[in-house]
Amino acid sequence: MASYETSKLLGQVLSTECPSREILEHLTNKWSVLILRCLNEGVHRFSELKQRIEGISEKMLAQTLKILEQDGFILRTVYPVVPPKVEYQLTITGSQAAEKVMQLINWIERGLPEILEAKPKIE
Amino acid sequence: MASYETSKLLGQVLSTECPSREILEHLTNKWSVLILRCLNEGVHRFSELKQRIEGISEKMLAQTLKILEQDGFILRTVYPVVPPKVEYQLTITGSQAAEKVMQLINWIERGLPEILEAKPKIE
DNA sequence: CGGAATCCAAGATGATACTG
DNA sequence: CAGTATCATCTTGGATTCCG
Repeated sequence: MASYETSKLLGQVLSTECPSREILEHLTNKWSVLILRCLNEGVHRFSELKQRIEGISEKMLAQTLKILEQDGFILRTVYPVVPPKVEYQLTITGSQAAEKVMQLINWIERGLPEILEAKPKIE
Repeated sequence: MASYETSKLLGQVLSTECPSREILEHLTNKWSVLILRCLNEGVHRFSELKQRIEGISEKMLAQTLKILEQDGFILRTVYPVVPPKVEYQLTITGSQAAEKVMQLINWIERGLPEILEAKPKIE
């Protein structure tokens, strides 16, 4: 009954064909989650993000921001001043995504002792 | 006031030193999220996971399962039969983590049309 | 300041073949 | 069946340099 197109959408993230798979990978990307965490607190400049997210390089920051911008999760605002000033903030959908990501992050940060405790000792 | 050790824990995921950073990366890993999604539905065998998660290789499946097992999120049960039978299931903390991940996945799958709609056309 | 471009090392990933 | 081992590849990531 389901057409090929329909089945691709129903396949969801477990299907390589479904667009949701790519969205999920972008959002759960190593640096994306940390960027979403920062922007969830408010507007940030490029240099601010670089400072707050320990260990990120300019290249990966710029690259990841671009992907999230293309996905419509981040709004990039350029101010025509010298020196340049660029601000990043979450869009509506970006806020919704960040909210879900934050729940995972908060669970980890708050439950860290229990999580580390539950780790099997013998590896 | 805060000692070095304390500040590391307070630094949370934004700090490279905090253990939560690694936990977060393991959980938001490309294949981890899909594995968690499957196991959230119940116990699965190795071959079942391989079939359900389209595009995953045996190597990455085995490797990712091992990481999640070492983190205490997955329980691996080996049955001493021929041919071999191995089952994977979530632990308590694994279920909690999967729950958070599922909220993100469900949001993406359900809101996919709106998400794709919100994507900027000019790139 | 906020990148873009380039180069290169390192690690992640995939396909295949093999084993208990 | 459930992996492991090996090799080839492909992406990631970092350092550097340059520019508006």
